Amino acid sequence: MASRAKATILDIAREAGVSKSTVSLVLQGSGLIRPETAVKVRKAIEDVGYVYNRGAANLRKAHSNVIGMVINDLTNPFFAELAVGMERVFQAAGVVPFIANTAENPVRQEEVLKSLMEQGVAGLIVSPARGTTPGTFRRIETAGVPIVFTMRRLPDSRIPVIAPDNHRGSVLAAEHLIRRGHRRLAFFGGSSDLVVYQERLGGFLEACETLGIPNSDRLIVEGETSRKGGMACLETALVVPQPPTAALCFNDAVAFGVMLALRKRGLEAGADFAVVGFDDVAEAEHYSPALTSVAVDTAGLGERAAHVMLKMIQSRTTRAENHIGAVSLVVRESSGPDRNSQVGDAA
Amino acid sequence: MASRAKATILDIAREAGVSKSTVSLVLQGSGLIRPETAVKVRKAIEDVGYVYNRGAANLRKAHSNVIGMVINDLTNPFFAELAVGMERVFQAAGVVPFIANTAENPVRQEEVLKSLMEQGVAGLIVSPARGTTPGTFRRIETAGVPIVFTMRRLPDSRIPVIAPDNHRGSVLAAEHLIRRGHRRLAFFGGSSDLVVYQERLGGFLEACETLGIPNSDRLIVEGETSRKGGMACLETALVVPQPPTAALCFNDAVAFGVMLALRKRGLEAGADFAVVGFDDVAEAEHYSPALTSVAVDTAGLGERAAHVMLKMIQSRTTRAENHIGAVSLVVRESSGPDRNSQVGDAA
DNA sequence: TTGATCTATTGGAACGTTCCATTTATAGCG
DNA sequence: CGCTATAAATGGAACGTTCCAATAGATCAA
Repeated sequence: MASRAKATILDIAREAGVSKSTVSLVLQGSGLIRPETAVKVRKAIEDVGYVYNRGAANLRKAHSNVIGMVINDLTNPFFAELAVGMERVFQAAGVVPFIANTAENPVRQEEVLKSLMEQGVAGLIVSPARGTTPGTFRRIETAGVPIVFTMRRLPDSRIPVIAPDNHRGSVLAAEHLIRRGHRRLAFFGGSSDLVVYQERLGGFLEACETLGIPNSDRLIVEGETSRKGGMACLETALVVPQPPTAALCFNDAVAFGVMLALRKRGLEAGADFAVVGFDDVAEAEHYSPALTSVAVDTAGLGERAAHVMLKMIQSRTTRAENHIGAVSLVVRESSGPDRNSQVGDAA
Repeated sequence: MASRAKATILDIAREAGVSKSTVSLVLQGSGLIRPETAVKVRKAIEDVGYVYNRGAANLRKAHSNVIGMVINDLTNPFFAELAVGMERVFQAAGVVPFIANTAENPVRQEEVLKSLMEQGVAGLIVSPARGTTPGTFRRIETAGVPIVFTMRRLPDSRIPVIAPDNHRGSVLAAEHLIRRGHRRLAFFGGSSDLVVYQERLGGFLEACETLGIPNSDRLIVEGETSRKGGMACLETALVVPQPPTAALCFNDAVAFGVMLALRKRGLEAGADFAVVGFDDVAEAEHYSPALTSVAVDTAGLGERAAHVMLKMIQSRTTRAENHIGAVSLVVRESSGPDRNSQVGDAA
């Protein structure tokens, strides 16, 4: 069975007794076709088991209907949530997003981008891998294919970015911890080659400055942005002479790691050590204790990125405004007051 | 800037002073070309910022180099792990996998499949959405495009399946619980319209049968295959007259939900109630308490699926053997002995 | 009737590749 | 030198679509 030579528009034309042009018009839903003819053609399409060849079509058409989503870590549920938001918007616009994973590997990223370009994507939404070389997106830009960065950005680039207000998020989180009486604070996870890291750490430091936490009472531990990284950070932090009593984590994955490490030591997040995450993934709410985290409206960011992309495609431009999404602190159980402090500030 | 008309193979030919055929040969790495010529051509390619048009090429070539991965729930980290295994294999074969999410929605799935087919994929690896209609893959099969199911299968279909030995996994897990002294067992999560569910539940029931757990001491609670679903299952289970003391969960997500619900009630998984998961996602090991789970060698299954797909493409067939992967029980902390039982069986 | 206008349909030339059949250049041999 | 064998490069047709300009058939106004 199977494998009779693929049916084309010409086979349909023959079957339906019309010309290939007519079939093409029907396929595009043109109003120029007499309804009865359209019906006849559509029946023929069914009968021969035709599948549209978009590659051939794109040879003549200006733009394709696929956009590429290039993600640095698909195993982080955050990106899955982001993708869901995008898909909602794209689906409504008749655009199909293809997702490709770079696994935080710049070489793989180059391959994936090349492949997507060859496929003739109409646009690219990218969360660039760590260590992306500045030139990576040059040629894509000059090819006139619109790019939008989400979450992450490149230091020098003029490519539009859709990201949360990282600085403000950290300020909110740090202020919260300080108001709860904590005086020795840590910032856990991430590494300084990420612009996002600098923003999040920057907000943390600013809040410390403003509210009078001296430099000597701040501890900064870089680490992998994963559970494992978070566990390592806590271990590191607890061996210093005057350990912190609270930590703002680079993201929720790190925060979960910190909470696990606490549990392993018989300590409880919230009661013995305050933990605040960043991103507010779905899991944060259901964790135990529930994680206080900076909510970034993940799906909303995804939708926004998709909208910006659609607008860029439509207006044939490769430029667009950045968009910094509002953030808010969701206080849950993991960020209790300092045990030795008098300051109440109950939830 | 940008947007000078896209360079084609002809532009390169002119630039390098050769014919388009020569350029094409170079592009394909043919050995028929004099090395110096190849160098000259490659330089021209760089100079004009050429991007290969795979759509045009596929018009002539038999097969494309993209395969589609259609996943029912991208937010489940299990599938991300599966994808990672596949990507390893495909990358080595010069094949690019595009991932598309169906979010467990059959309609969306149809759209996604259509799009992938139009794009001219060489093959499809699918974890079908719940409620997939039997006819969905008929036309794809008759179009001669190879399909491999992973994890899930359709009741009647002859499409090859790569999946773990669900039955055996459940037997192992249930036997473990019974040997730890548990006598009232539950099976949590999933629903009977999934073939996987029947397999996993079947193994559970068989072990109960074999080891003398009477029907009246088994509790089966269907539910969503998510954390939330797991929480609901536990609530349901604890209100029956003689509640179970242990549960095998449909997957790890459900198990995590059960553990959270236990914690909310002041109970501890492992000590007060035994929990076993299925899939052994990375998180299981790092959870607290660490989750006992049936390991299915996720990445290995992904690799296997990719290999089978490559072989099918190569041999131009739409048929292949099923592959049932070995499973093993990873005993951790969440499955402690029944408190009222004398049976020791320490870890 | 003729010509203009409109509607529905059509043929043919692109689009950017690959691949086959040729052509041209180079070398090898008696 | 002429011949064949080999290596390197080439032109043209084909792939399945879109789009433009053209056509055929109605309808309408004068």
